[in-house]
Amino acid sequence: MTAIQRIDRSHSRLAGEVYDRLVEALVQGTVNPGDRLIQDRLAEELDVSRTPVRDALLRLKEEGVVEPSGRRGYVVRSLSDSDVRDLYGARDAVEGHAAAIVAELGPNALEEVRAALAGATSRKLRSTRESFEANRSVHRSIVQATGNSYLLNFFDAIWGRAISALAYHDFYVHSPHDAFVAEHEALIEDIAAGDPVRARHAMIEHIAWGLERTVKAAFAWKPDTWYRM
Amino acid sequence: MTAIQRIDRSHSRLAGEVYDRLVEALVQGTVNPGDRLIQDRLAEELDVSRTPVRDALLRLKEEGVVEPSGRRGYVVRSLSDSDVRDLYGARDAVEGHAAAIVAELGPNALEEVRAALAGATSRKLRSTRESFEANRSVHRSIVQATGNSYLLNFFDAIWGRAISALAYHDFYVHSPHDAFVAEHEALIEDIAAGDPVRARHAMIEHIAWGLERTVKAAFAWKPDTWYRM
DNA sequence: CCGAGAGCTATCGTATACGGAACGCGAAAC
DNA sequence: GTTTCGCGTTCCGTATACGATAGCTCTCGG
Repeated sequence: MTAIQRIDRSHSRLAGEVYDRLVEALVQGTVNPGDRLIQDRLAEELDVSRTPVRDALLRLKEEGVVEPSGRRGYVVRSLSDSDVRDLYGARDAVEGHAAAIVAELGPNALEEVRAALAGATSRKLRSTRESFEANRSVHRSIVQATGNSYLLNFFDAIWGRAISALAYHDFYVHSPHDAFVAEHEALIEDIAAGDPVRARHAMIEHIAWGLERTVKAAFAWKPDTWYRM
Repeated sequence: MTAIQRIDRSHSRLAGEVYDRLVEALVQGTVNPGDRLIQDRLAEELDVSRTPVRDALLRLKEEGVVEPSGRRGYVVRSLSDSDVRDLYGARDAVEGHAAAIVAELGPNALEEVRAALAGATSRKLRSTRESFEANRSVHRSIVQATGNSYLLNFFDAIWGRAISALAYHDFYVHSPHDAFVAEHEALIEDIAAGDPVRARHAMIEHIAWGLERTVKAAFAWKPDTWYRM
């Protein structure tokens, strides 16, 4: 847990910098679920005072990534079965509704989404990480197309939370490049048809398929955390 | 802005206490959109140090209730037209999906909801505030019935945000007691039918109706902030 | 009379200091 | 051998101190 990147003091918001470092460490697996995060220790390691560290931890707590553990520091939460189920249920709600709204907005609204898909897949998706980020950016563009900042916030909350526990801890299996493109093009077509009910349904199917194909497969390795639909 | 309640020092989390006081002040209209919140000033007024005040403000910022204004303190955000539209769009997503899920869970899941409705309307709803809280508690119980903690978080985020700006600033017009009960019983019936599509539709209609009936009517007094669908 | 620049003030973010509570461990009692 | 009680350590929340900077004001030159 020593390999956390040092802080760039030139930034104006030290607390934000600490937050970024912690998320990065979560993402790279330098810090894992169950780990204790001690303010003093982190402060020394990052060579800042406890104040910005505290701010960052408070923010992570707000986001549900860590939780206070009595007087023994903050602990990185791990995703339980029910967390995964809830997370995907929340995705259905947010992204399903976004799809329905975008369908009603007409074809122009999908321009950005198509651009996002093109951008995300302009190069081959080689690593799990690239695949995850591409997926996130396409889905995010759909929510963004609604123009609803609350929905976008919720989307980010879900994906920010998921990233720390699912994405880079071997829970995420990426599709072949062509399959990725095809699946998302099909989704976009369903939305483009202009029928909100069909769009929502397509999105929820798409999400369920991803859950089945990636997360569930990953959880199969660890029977005690198997995800049950 | 002087009438903020003093702090009860017996609590262990002073920051949470400060947060509660601020929300209370927002709710009661002691603090209004556009007001500046100065850490030093609040600290002195509440007779605590700046640290817990800072924590509370950071949390409110995270929730989108206040925003930093350069070096001139935090400012309470006001809801623009588009905020209201987004807020209600987010309600559709969260509560509509909750209704669909609950419909699929079968009749037992609605027990708590019926209890919430009965509890909320056991006495006459006289004030705007009582009416608002009753409405919130019924709707919240529906989301709670899904058992999805993320959806519930989102619900609270929406209603916590809304409360500060809509509920008690004359934007909320309450229904007569009997109408309130009848409307919500009808909603529950639609969910109880067990068809997720119908349940979602009923919920979204119910929300739209509330928007029309209460918020829109209120906004009509202030042409410059009129809400456009 | 008005605009630009300097200096001042307000206010924040960060650093440091302090006191107290939870947890763990060891000793004592049963 | 086991359980309970007390003490020390750890770690946090809160208080206070310090330095930086954005925005305001005031002045001076055009």
